[in-house]
Amino acid sequence: MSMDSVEVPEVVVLRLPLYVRALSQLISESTDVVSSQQLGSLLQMTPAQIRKDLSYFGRFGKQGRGYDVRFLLHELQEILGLDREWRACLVGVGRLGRAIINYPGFYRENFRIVAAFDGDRAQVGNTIGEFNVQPMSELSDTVIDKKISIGIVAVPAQQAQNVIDVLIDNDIKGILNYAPVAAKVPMNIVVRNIDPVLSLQSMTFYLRELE
Amino acid sequence: MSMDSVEVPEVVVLRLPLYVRALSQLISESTDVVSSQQLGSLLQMTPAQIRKDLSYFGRFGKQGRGYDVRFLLHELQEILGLDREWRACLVGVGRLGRAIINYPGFYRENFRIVAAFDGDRAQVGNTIGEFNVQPMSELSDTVIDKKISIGIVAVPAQQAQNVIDVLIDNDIKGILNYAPVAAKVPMNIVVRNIDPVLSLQSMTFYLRELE
DNA sequence: ATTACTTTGTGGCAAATGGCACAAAGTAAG
DNA sequence: CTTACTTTGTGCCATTTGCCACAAAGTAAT
Repeated sequence: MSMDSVEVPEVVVLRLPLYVRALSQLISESTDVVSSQQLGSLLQMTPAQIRKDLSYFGRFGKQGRGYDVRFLLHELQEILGLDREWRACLVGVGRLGRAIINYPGFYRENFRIVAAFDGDRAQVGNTIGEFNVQPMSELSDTVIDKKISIGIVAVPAQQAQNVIDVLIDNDIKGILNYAPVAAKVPMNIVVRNIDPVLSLQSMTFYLRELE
Repeated sequence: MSMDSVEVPEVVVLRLPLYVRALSQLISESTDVVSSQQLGSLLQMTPAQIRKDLSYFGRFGKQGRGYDVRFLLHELQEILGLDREWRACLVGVGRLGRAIINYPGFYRENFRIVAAFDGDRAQVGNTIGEFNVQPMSELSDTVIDKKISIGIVAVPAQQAQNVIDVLIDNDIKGILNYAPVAAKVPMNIVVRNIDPVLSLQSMTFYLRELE
């Protein structure tokens, strides 16, 4: 039963999607069975780490053989809650927001953007992709009507915390934050930040030494 | 002093850009001096961690007072190599690539995209933003001519590793990878992955338990 | 059946990371 | 100058994370 008597470390949870992705790829290559060794070389990590990570959730492999690809994929999807559809709303339909709406990667993985909001009156009413841009005042009702649990924040830094507060007030439980700010949220809210500039700024520390 | 006889942990380097950002914000609010306490509450981390992180590089604060905001910002920018311009090329000018080119956030922080490539003949020659889309065959010369040190990968998963190999063959030292793959690179190459889907897929693990 | 492999799951150690708590140094005010 | 307060930089310990290495279990081939 895999017990959550021992809490699963967050680092482990962060790695599970990597396994999901690798397994999906293996299926598309018609591979039926895979060892932690092989998975490790695909993902550039040690086989021991993969086995240890999986062991937090159960025993999925067979000694002398490895893991059944389809079975393990299915189990991991269930663990992560990926065996269902997740609905999200977008806040901010500037250039970045539009790119996010048109990005097909979310849809493919069962994440649906089902509403778009903007605080700027000038944007409200515009049609982007399939939907109308709604004013923030409609967020409350729409989140309930459309059963939205995730908010995607794509507004300028200055407005981000305010938008995040509104989302949380309306019972949003997860936030994908594209704004360059450290969001302040209560402990029960899950935040993931997407910030390419931060990534580059830590990269240059290492490049600097090479020239 | 502060010796790099002790190697700086990568986690520390990853946090430095957060400090840079917070300090920039403080300057825009005309704050002259800040304590690790205050910085910590801005960034949601313990004051001790901030002080420890900074201590890898020197002694920047004054007891009983705190840190001079401008001075610390300047020092950190120098440490990270942000006191200069960095040139990057983009590979892949599909929807995602176009969004990246038009994103003003890189430019503002002194990262310049100075060339765009695509492996698809149909894209070559098109004008996007300010530049022509070049064929991959021109990458080699352009990287040298324009002194490009960073490659931004925005091609479909299938082509990503191939593109990354080409970049590395042409002496690119850092890769910002938007493709959903685990890039295989030699140890001296710095990779940063941007992958919103992975972020969502680990988020749902925690949301699942709330319903 | 036996031998030689392969591979998992995990106990336990080693290394990395986080942060407490305190001396040292500074500020502020009488 | 003294007292009360603030804040840094860091020694040190607790916690977290990574992974080695091995028993147990399975495969494969003779």
